[in-house]
Amino acid sequence: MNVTLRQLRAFLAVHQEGSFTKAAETLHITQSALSSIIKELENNLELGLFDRSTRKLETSEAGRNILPAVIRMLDEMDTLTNEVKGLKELDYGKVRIAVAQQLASVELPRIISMYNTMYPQVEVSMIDCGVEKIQDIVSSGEADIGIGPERKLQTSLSKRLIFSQPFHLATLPSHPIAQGGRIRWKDIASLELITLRGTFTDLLIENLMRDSADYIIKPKHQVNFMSTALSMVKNGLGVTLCLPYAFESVKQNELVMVPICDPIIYRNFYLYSSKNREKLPAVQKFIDVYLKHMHFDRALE
Amino acid sequence: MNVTLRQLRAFLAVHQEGSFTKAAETLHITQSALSSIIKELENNLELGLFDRSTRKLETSEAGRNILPAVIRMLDEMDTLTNEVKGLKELDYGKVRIAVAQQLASVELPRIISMYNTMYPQVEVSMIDCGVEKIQDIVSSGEADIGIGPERKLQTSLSKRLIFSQPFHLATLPSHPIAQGGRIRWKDIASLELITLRGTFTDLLIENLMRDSADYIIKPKHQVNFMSTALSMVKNGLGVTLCLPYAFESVKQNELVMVPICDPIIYRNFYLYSSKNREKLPAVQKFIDVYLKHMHFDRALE
DNA sequence: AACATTCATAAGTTTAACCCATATATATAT
DNA sequence: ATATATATATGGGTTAAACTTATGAATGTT
Repeated sequence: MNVTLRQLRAFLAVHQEGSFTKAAETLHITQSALSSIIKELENNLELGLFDRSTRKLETSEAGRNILPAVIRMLDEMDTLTNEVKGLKELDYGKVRIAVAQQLASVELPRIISMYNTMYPQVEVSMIDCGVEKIQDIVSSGEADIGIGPERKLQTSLSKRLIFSQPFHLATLPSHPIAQGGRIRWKDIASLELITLRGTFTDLLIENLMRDSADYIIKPKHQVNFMSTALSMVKNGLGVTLCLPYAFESVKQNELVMVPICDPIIYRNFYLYSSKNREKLPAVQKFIDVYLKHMHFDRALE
Repeated sequence: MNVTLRQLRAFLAVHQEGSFTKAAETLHITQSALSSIIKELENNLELGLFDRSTRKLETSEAGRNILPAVIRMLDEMDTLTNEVKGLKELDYGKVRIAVAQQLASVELPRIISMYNTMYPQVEVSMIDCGVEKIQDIVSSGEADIGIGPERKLQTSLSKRLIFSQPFHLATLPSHPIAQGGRIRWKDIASLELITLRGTFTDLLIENLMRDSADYIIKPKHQVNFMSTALSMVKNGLGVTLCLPYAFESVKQNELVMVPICDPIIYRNFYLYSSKNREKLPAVQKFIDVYLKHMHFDRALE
């Protein structure tokens, strides 16, 4: 017994039109074709669905009995196609974003809000996490995309540059270097430097030329979180390296940022996503919106 | 967009097996065929359903999204086929019987009860009505079958003889003719006869030979209901014609039935059903049971 | 680096779906 | 009764779809 949707649709059409000929027209097939489709359905079900002569047609008792199930069936199909349409038209779906905790409060809330207005049916959730967890969360499927600084790329993921920011020095406004407008890497050697433990600093050392790296390689203090570093700076314990995206935090601590030059070193931020997994339209669209409305400058790769 | 059940079944199989190759085996098609079925489904939906390489396969976000709808859909199909199976296996359906009120209390309750035991899921309902309404009720579709005495057959109906009964005379046990064991038509002429108005008597007149008919053509009383006639007989107002199926009523009135001979005239009872409408298996089976377990003798057509 | 496994693709064949023409049946009109 | 118009059924031939076999391409494993 292999009942097809085509057969069910034909059955319903004949029932509704009360005629093979008319039903064939609405189905845009010949009466002959319809005749054999119904015949086939009746053979499949081993049940007569219409009491018909050449002059009269009515749906049989058995036909009336299965009618509700047939209608449910075809409705279910409509539901499915609507759902698919929804997925494609972005009034349905989910976007889950893993983002470095430091970045979570900066641009994303504004953009998520904007996206929500454009596609109110799409649910957007943000997973703020440690920088080092971003790739894991994306590759495990917990998040659709991840946003964070450059890191060694896992093989299952692909990355896309979203913005680059030059390193700054955060310092008390009263400090002499706050007056110069900018500072050179080699000048940092003479300051009491507070650095972050881990990849943030390690990567920078790799980026810097050998001699420049020396200037930061022996800091006065090493801490784990940027918030701690800024707090220490505020209390006169030294200066720390930071990036423009942390502007709000810096301001809240009543500090200023001074760009570091010679050379200008950029820290890249990427959008991570799974190489294999196909993105939902809702997700793809979120990426588009994010890239378009992000205020940070994008810079060299 | 023409999504087929085959495609959905293929989708589900691949999701469940986590592999095209294995799913193809369970579907009893080649991997190649399955590959193109899925491809076609994805084209139809314009949506990637699996993230696949040659070494890894997982259901995509979009695939997981439509999965519940697909399962509902296929479940609905199962429901339909089960319903059809039920219709055929007689654990589902309805039997509606139009029956002459006089017959309703005689054999049918016993047979309906028996049928209920055999097919408990089938709902049997009896419409007891006037004899003249039986054919109308069947041809209008209110009832599946009708049971009643011979009448002019409507063109949309077909009839089938179920039993025949010879005419009797109902009389007080004290009456002289009650002693004889039987009576001839021409002997009726000398009695005070009570007849029923309408077809019951008219048909009899047609059945009788011309001269015999004269004996009943001028009755002493004419009434509309058999119950009235019997009541009158009980009160000594005369005798009346009746048939064996009314045995219970006759007994309740403390009367006896005397067969009428010379000639023995039979009244035929038929089962009426629609010529065009296909009978539900439940209905067809009821007819079989009825004919088999009916106690009345069947006689000549 | 070679291999085994898995999905995709191409070519050819079988199956089924469809249209056209025509037969058959029946309600309505003559 | 008979003819007519209208509706479904059927048979033949064509087109399109579905399937199988064979092969190719990609990738994790040894």
